[in-house]
Amino acid sequence: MTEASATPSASTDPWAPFVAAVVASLAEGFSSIGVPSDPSALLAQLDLEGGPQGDAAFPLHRWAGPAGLAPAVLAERLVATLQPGAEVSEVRASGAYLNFRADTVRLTERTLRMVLDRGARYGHSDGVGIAACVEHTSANPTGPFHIGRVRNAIIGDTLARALRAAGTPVTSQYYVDDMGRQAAMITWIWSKPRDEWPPEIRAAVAGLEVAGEKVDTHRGRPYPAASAYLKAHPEAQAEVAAIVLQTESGSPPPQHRQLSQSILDGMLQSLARLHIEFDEFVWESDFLRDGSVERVLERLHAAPHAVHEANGAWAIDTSSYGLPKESKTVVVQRGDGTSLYVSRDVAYHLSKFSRFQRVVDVLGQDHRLHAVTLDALLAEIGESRRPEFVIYQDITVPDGGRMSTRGGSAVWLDNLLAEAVERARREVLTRREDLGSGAVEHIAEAVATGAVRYHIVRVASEKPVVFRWEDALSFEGRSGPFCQYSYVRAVSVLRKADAEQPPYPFDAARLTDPEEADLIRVIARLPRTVQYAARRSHVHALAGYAHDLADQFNRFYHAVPVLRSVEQRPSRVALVAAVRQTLGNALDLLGIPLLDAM
RNA sequence: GGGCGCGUAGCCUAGUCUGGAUAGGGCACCGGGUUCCUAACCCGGCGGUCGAGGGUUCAAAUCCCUCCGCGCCCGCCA
Repeated sequence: MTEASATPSASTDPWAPFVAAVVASLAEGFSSIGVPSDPSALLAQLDLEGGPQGDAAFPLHRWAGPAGLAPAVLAERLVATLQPGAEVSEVRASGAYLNFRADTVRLTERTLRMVLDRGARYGHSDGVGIAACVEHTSANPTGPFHIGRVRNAIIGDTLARALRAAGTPVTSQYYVDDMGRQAAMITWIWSKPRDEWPPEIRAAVAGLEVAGEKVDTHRGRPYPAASAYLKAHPEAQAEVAAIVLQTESGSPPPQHRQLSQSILDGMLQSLARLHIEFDEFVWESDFLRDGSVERVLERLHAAPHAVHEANGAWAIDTSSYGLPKESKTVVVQRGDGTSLYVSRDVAYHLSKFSRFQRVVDVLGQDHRLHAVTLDALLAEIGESRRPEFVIYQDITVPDGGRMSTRGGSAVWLDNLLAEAVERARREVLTRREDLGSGAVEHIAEAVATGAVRYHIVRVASEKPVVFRWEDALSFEGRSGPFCQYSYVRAVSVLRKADAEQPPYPFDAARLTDPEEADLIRVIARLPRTVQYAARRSHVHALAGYAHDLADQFNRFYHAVPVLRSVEQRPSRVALVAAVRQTLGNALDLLGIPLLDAM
């Protein structure tokens, strides 16, 4: 039911002809007993969840009134007029419901053919002529990547993949903040020779530095101590403020951007292990340099609710935009003429609108008010377009504390991955004594990163996640490794099927065992799931799908012999090939590595 | 205090947009399964006042109201 309203297309969705046939048959049935019906309303009510009752269920309560009949009576009356056809093998009345069963041979024929023909494109749909931008991650380059922010990166990267598969060309963007106090603080500390560092800061890094350590680890280490030092030393704060001002005026200290870039490079190395990469990096200072911030400020000065404060600052009264009353006045320009983050963000969004029809921002819930403010400012300057916000809740630690970058007990992504790889390595070694160390490391890395990505993407973004090692690095049940393992099984069967080769000819009539029929039905669901995930930005649906498919394949695997069967063998091998392709495509959408052995 | 989000078995979670049949999974726990294609697996069992209360409806986890609990935000920070 949930995924039913995604637009089905017969060329990319194996379920589409069956759904169309059911709707047409219902329309005809209603018409034959003189009850008006609208196909889109019929489709909206159709429940495509599937189950023992059938592949599509249709509740009749809503039509009972217009028909002047009790629902169950209407069901009996309708079922008498409906004939099974090529797509629909069975129609049954059950209480107030009509249950439709798809013709398994027909569905199997179409699904396997589509999967084997389309290959890596199976699950993907044709474009609709819209270009999208997904901005995600955008963590300030002040130190190692923190696991609190990794949820943003995983949701954003998966959404970008899902949108691409759904036919929308996507540009992923990382917005790099080189304008604020945080970046200035990095420049402040690192542009000084080490012996000019305040003793407190020197003490904080003493003995911790290791030769060859990652640049983000190295450059980020003094940051917490520097932050604390600055709070207590106004004269040092003034130095940082001077750097902010230089940056604002377009002449930052020479090493400013290079420092940000080097830390960013280290952070990106960590993200790359999770197969998260970006199409573009957008530097905040660019919008100052090209004058677009100035133009935004001019438009804000002339905005309907602009307020010119006594000290020269400019603000916008946003009380008519539903903002909390304590924050109804948003300052957009300081008294000294410098800009603020929100104003620069308006300029950034105008630049996005000029290139993309769909603009998506992935934001932590702490940025919710910022999102509302941004909308209000866009309205104030007469811009009618708006970004879509995908808001996710924080990842917290078990004692309830928020995983803050400022905390001393921070958990870095690098630590998480190191621990994950170590656990995965132990797991591989207990199962496979025959492998060389290179193979072990390769598998451990893939299993570890798959486990981490899956664990974080599996939960709906609006739900909080409590971080526990034993859950995050689970390799069983609903996990990334479970899906990877199922994929490996399919690969393994195909490797041993010497007699059968692509394009894997098959006879759909030989694939009618219950486990085969069920498996086909899950395989056929990928395109619909991708559409749903992209349209609703519910990337966790892809994680659920990958598990469902792996799960059903395992049931099939245990119930039905493939290589040891005789007449069915070629067809079953083709089915396994379709599973490998479909599960592989689903894992690609999730950014989870594929393995051919575990 | 105000705004926003969340609340589903011991733990985690799907379903909530667009109300429909006995609320799907996973972990843990209990009982089975490997001379056979990788047991990171499979089969069976146990476990639910869908936070509480009211309302709307033929029908409510889903919509409306009130309340409770948890989280986040409410800077001339980003």
